[in-house]
Amino acid sequence: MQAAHGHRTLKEKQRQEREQLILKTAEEVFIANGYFDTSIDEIAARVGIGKGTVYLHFPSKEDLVVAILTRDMEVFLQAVDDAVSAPPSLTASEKLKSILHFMYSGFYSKRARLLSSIYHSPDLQRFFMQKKESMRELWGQLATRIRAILEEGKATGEFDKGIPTSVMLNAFFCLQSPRTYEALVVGEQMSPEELVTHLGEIYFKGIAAVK
Amino acid sequence: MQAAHGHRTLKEKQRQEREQLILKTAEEVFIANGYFDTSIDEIAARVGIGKGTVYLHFPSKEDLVVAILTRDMEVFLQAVDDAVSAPPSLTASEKLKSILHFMYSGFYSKRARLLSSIYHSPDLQRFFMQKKESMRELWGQLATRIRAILEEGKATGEFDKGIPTSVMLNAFFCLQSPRTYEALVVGEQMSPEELVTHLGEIYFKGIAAVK
Amino acid sequence: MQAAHGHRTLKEKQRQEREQLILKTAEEVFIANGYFDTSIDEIAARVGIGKGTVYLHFPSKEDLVVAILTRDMEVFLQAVDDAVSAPPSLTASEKLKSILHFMYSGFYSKRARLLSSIYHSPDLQRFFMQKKESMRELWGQLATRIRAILEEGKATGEFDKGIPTSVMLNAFFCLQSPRTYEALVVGEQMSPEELVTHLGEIYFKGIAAVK
Amino acid sequence: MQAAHGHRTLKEKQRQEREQLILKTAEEVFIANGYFDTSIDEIAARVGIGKGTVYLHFPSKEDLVVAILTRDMEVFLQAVDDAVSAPPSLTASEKLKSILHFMYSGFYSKRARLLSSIYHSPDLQRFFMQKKESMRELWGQLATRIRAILEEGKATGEFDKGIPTSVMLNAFFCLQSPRTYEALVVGEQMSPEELVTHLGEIYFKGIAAVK
DNA sequence: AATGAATGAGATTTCATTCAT
DNA sequence: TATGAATGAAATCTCATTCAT
Repeated sequence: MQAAHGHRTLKEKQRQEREQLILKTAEEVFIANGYFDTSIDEIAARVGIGKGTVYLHFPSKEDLVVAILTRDMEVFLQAVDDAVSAPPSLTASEKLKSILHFMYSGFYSKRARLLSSIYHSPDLQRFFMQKKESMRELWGQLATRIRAILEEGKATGEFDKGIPTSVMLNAFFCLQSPRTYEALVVGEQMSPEELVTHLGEIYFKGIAAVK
Repeated sequence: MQAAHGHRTLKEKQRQEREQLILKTAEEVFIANGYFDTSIDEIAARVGIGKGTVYLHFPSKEDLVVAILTRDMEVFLQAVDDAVSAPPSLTASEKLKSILHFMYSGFYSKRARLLSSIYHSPDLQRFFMQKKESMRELWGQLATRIRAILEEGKATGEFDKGIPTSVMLNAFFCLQSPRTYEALVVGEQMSPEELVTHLGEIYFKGIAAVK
Repeated sequence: MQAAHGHRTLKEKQRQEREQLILKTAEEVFIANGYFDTSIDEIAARVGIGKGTVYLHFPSKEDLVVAILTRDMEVFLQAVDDAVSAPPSLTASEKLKSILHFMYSGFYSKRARLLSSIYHSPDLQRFFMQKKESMRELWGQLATRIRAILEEGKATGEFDKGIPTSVMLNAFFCLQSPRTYEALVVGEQMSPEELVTHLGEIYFKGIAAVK
Repeated sequence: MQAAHGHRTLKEKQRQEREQLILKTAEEVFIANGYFDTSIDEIAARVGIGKGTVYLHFPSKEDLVVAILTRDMEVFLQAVDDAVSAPPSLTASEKLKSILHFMYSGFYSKRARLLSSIYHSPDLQRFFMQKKESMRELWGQLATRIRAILEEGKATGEFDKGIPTSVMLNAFFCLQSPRTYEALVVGEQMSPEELVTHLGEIYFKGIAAVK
């Protein structure tokens, strides 16, 4: 019994490990080549498995990307939740800064680039948002949380009440353009910390309440 | 001879008119469906010409998009040049504001969406920037001019010297995300004027020199 | 004008000729290898054209077969109509005999084998009848006509009123089994005329009214 | 030793039981979905065993079908043998009628449909008959026995000597078209007994010697 | 012995591009 | 010059079969 269970657990563990490996590799390839220029064949080859094995884990190319995006989004959502539920002594700015910081240091540089790619690419937006209910939902949750922080900042007098929250929200998401990351961190060797500091400076000064 | 010449001129004129029509139509279709979901067939059908005729003007689908982008970029560049060469009485902020205004009202809403799409889509960036020398050049010129205005603003004490110009530059380009346009102007019915006002408020307050 | 028209006519003629060639070749290959073991690639290769060209004429493999079957069925239906609308001096038996004769001599041996294949193969019945409305309709028309002749024969006292018409109908279709053709004409070198004579003998004696 | 032997016997018995279960289930699935639309996966799932286990019993999908067909054919052959070796007081017609009756009531409705499917489907004929020596042999034996009865009938003056035995034979097999069964028993709710009566009426009147 | 994860050949289908008319 | 029929590379996805556990 125990053995059988242990066996099943081992298999399941291996299965999940492989699934994670596929997700990881696929993400890299998608980021490197873009969605349309990436073939399942290439992903399989890079993982070192057969084409059919990918389909054993993900029923279609679309589903594979959705799985990657969902995973990324959930991690990001968790970071946002952590920020939101931080001790109330944290100001709205500090919460947003911590989100931004999380995005650029570690998470962004490694795994969220595809996420941002999709967000900023009208091509792929059309492709996924319109098809996958689940993705729209997650985006919605994300936006709701950030929006709440922005409203909170307005209420406490930190942020400028004259600027619509939806504009602030969009501007916040724009700070995380993969293009910016590419140009400054990859291209000009700026450290993510420095980048996030400066972007934050612009953004938070920009939305600050006028005294 | 004269007749022949006149004939050739007429033909040439017709040719150019048709080329413009192809560019205009193609731009619309590319914006509506995205690059990968647009077929040459569809463009030709919409223009009302044969598929082969498109190839008579543009050697490939790629080149067609590059031509569209180039045209858009040249128009944009001209607007930037107008701002730059404005009477020196205009401050750097005022110059950038006028560029932003040009972008969103009229130009952006009509023709620059593809341009911005490409700028913000890693998929297409890779596709075009890496392949087409000419496009990199134009981007370079554009960046150089905006950068000059930003430096000028720093010199006159308008802008914060502590923020690297390259960060300011990227943030400026981010203001023009097609996603923002889509979400706020198309989605929430905000007027382009209002949007540009609020975005400008954030950006210019954000990069303003600290007093 | 005339020229243009002539031109279009020529093109159209060539197009139709090619389409017929595809139909003819495809029919042969389908009969030789069966539906599932025939690939579009093979058909194209046999016609001596590219794979895509087949799709230019028929949007899918399924549609290609439906086109073949429809054509065959229409020809067969015409033969049945000719028999039905024959001078009333012809008895019901004579009409059915002429249909049987048409089926086996000429038409059947060349083009109706796929038709009969489908009719007698449960695999393909399921595949096509359930999907293609148009095919069910044609079968229905065919059955209706034969049924009418059978009823007529019963009315005139030629055929046995004790046997349900639907049984007679099914038995009639069974006379045309491709298996029978294969076994006797191809296998045992019996002439189609001889075969049809003997089958008719069995069938018409079998359904004859008892005296 | 004895124990080991008993063990082996038990195992063997279980093995055979499972094999029969696979055959039975596979037959059902093949009849329901057709040969090409049935996957080994589905059969295994329905039996409740792993895919690999099916391959432990049958080296290929093809062999599995051949095993089913062979079993069906052997049962059928036995029925024919019983008819052939019946007391000589039975006329040839009576023997054939009993075969027909056996076919339609009980055997046919339950298990012989795949057999008939194959017989009447050129697709599958090609597939199996040409490949599997064993199947051709069994068909041959079957045909030989029926043929013998037909010849006997001719000799005793029951059947028409003018009709070639091979035509009679084919017509006899045609009586058992799955299409007929489908259309009349399944479709029109005719009882198998009624159907076989009417078909027999046609056939035996049809091949009867002319008086 | 039994399993089912892994495989990869092969099928259908799309569409940018070419070229004869 | 303008056309669109023809092409075929390449992509996604299926499933019979193998084999390590």
